[in-house]
Amino acid sequence: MRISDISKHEGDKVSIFCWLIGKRSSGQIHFLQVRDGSGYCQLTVVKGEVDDVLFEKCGHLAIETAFRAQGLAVRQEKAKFGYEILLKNIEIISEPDKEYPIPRKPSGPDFLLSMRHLWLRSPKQSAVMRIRSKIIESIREFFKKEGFYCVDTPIFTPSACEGTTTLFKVDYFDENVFLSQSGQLYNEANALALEKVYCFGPVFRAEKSKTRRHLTEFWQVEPEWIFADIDSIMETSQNLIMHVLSAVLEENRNDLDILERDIKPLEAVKTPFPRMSYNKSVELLKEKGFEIEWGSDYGSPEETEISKNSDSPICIHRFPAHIKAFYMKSDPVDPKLSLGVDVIAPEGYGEIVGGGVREEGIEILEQRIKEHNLPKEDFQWYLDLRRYGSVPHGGFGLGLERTVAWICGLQHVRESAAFPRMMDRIKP
RNA sequence: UGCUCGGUAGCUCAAUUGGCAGAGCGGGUGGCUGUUAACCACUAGGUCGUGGGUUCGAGUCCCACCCGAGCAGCCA
Repeated sequence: MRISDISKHEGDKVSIFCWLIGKRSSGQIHFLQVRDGSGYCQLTVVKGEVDDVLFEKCGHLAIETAFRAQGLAVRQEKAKFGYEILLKNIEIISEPDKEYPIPRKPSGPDFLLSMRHLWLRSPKQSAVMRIRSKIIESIREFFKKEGFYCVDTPIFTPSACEGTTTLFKVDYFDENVFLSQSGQLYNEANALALEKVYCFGPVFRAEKSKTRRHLTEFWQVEPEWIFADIDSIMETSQNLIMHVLSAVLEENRNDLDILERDIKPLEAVKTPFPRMSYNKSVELLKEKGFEIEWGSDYGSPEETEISKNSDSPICIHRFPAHIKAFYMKSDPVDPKLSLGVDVIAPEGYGEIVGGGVREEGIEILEQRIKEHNLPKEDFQWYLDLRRYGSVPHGGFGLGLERTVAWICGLQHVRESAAFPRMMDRIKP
C-alpha cells in the first residue's frame, strides 16, 4: 500500500514502505512520522503491543531510516496527517550511519541548494516536483488533444538560433558547436512537414543573469503550426495555460496545501486573457510614472506593473521589430512593429510565453540575417523552408520553470527544477 | 557585471566601547502512555570564510581575496 491510499484501507492490516521523517515519544508510546513518495502518516508504537526489543528499537530510529512497517490502519483525529498505523512490526532496510543534515526547521538557500539531493525529500520540494510532473503531463495532453505531433529538436547546434544571446560552447570532435537556446528554427522545418508540431526539452543560456527568474538550463515547450496568425497564437497559448492550471487545481490540491499556496489568485484566472498592444502598454507604464521610451524592451519591474492590471495572464502583442528576433514577421499595418506576443504571468512572475508569426519573405530574411551579423551559410537550410512550399506559420515557447514557479507560488525558479543550473551553481 | 547586505557549532543566529566563544534547534543519554516544530534533565559539539595588517590583546578595526544572498543590468 502507498500512504496516499490509506483512507481506503481503514481498519485493515496494512504494510507500507517508508522513511522516518520525525519522531516523538512519551516513554511508553512512540510516535513515528513517516513519508513515502505519495504522502505522510504517523506510526504509533505502544509498549506491550509489540515485542519489547522492537519497542526499544523504534525509540532509537534515526531520521531517514528506510523500513517496511506492518500494522493496523486507523482514522485518528489526533494524528497530524489524519490517519495512523498502529504498528505491529517493522523490517529495516537501511539505517543512516550519520546524522541527517537537513533540519526540519527553515534553513538558508545556500545550504539547502548544496544539499539539493537530500532537500528534494522534504515535503514542499517533493510537492513542487509532483506539480511539475502534472504540468508536463497536462502540456503533452493538451497538444495531443489539439492534434500536434511531438517532434523534438537538436540540442547540439552549429550556430546561434537567434544571434542575440550568449550560448554555451561545446567541443564537438574538435569543432565548436553550441547548446541550443531554442528549438524554434528546427521546429519550423518540422511544422512544414507535419503541419502542427511541438518540441519539449531543455534549452541553455549562458547569460550572466542572477535573478529569481533565470536558470542557465531550463525546459521549454514550443508549439509551431502552419497558418498560425497572431490571434490564434494568443488563443492557443491562453488555452494551454488554462488547461495546465485547471489540471493542477483539480489534481494537486494537496500539494498546493503543502506549499501553502494561496489558490485564490489561481482560481481567479479566467479566459479570455486580456490582450494589450505594446503601444498601449507603454502608455500605461508612462501613466504609472515609469520612465520608458517607445521602442525599448521591458525590465522586470515593468512586467510586474503590467501584471498588476489583471487577475489573468496578459498577452502583450506587436512589439517594436528591432527588439525582437530576426525571423519575426513585421506587422503589415505598421512595419515598425512585429507580429510577436509575450504572455506575462500574474503576481509578478514575469514572461512565461514568447512567440509570434514567422517572416516568410526570403529577401527580408536574408537582409535580417545580414543585419544581425549571423553566418549566412548556416541558415541556407532555413531559407529552403521559404524556397519550397512556404506557408505562413508561427508558434510560441512556454518556459516550464517559470510556469511551475508561478503555479506553486515560489519565490525563485531554482526550486522548480530538481537540480537547477545557475550562473554560480552547478553542483550537485 | 554593478549596487547593497552577509559568512561564528550540523542548522538558524547572538556576542555592547577591541577584553574568558554563547543560545535555540538538531545529535547522544535518561525521564514521561496521545505526541503535533512535544516537554523536562544531563551531555558532546568551534580553523569565528581565507590571507595579511594595526594592537598588550581582534569574532569585533583596516586592506586584499574567496563564497553566498537580494536587487538591477543582461535576457524569444
